[in-house]
Amino acid sequence: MNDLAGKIQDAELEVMRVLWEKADAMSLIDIRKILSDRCGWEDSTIKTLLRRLLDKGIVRLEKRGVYSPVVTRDEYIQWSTHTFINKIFSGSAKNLVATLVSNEQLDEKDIKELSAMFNAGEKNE
Amino acid sequence: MNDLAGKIQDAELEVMRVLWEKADAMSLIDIRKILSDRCGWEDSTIKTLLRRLLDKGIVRLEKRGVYSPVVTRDEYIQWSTHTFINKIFSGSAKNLVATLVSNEQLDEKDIKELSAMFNAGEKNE
DNA sequence: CTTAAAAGTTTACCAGTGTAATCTACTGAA
DNA sequence: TTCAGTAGATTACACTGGTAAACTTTTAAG
Repeated sequence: MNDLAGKIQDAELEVMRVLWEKADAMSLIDIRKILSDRCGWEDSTIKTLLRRLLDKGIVRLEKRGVYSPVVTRDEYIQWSTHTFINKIFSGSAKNLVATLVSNEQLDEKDIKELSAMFNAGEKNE
Repeated sequence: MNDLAGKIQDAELEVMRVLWEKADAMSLIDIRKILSDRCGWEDSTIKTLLRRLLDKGIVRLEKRGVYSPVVTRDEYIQWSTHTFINKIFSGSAKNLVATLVSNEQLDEKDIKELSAMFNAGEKNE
């Protein structure tokens, strides 16, 4: 799924979040329950969104009334991060992080923890 | 410009890139030259995009035929980074960076350099 | 077997976007 | 003063996305 089969739209993403929260396949009933509550959407809206996700191959119909994600949350995160960095930082993840640091979107505590990660990673060099 | 006055669209962003590349205000002539070359757009397309940017308050008409950005590149980068992190990482910049590290979107060299930044920042704690 | 409820399908409608043609208004040069 | 060439404004048109109604098919319960 290189272009994520045409991108997950904002409203569709809301549906995916629900599916991703559950490890298993989910019934329309449960999906509806959560989404009508969380987003105030009508039944038909939810069905439309699921249909679009099916069409894009992002979701699969396990059996009548039961859906499960084809694209995993991790895949999506990775893809969207990649896309974002390309668009805004010309593909340089480093520049992104440097920007975060100078804009203080990472606090002292974050930096400590990340430093630890970095140093851990550095050992196999 | 909290919501960046209704968001800069992809095609519009291409126009902004041109304006941002130059410190000064730019003439339509120069904008057109670059964009028709870079994107293969017709004259009218470029004028439409500039109009939309004007309407959104993202660009200003300095005088007849001369445009300059109202939103700076840095503002845009900051805003879009913020928006992205909210959408995908529930607002946690740290999680973003952690993901970059585990997905190896940062290489050893990047990490070294960033570590240095981090350590430099850590002194005033 | 019949039927109501749930699921799936078709159609709709508006705003926004990518892309552009055309028409109108200025303005500087002759 | 007039006119050609820019610049700006209006209109267009197809496609997508957010939101949903209405219609059709399937299925489980009685």
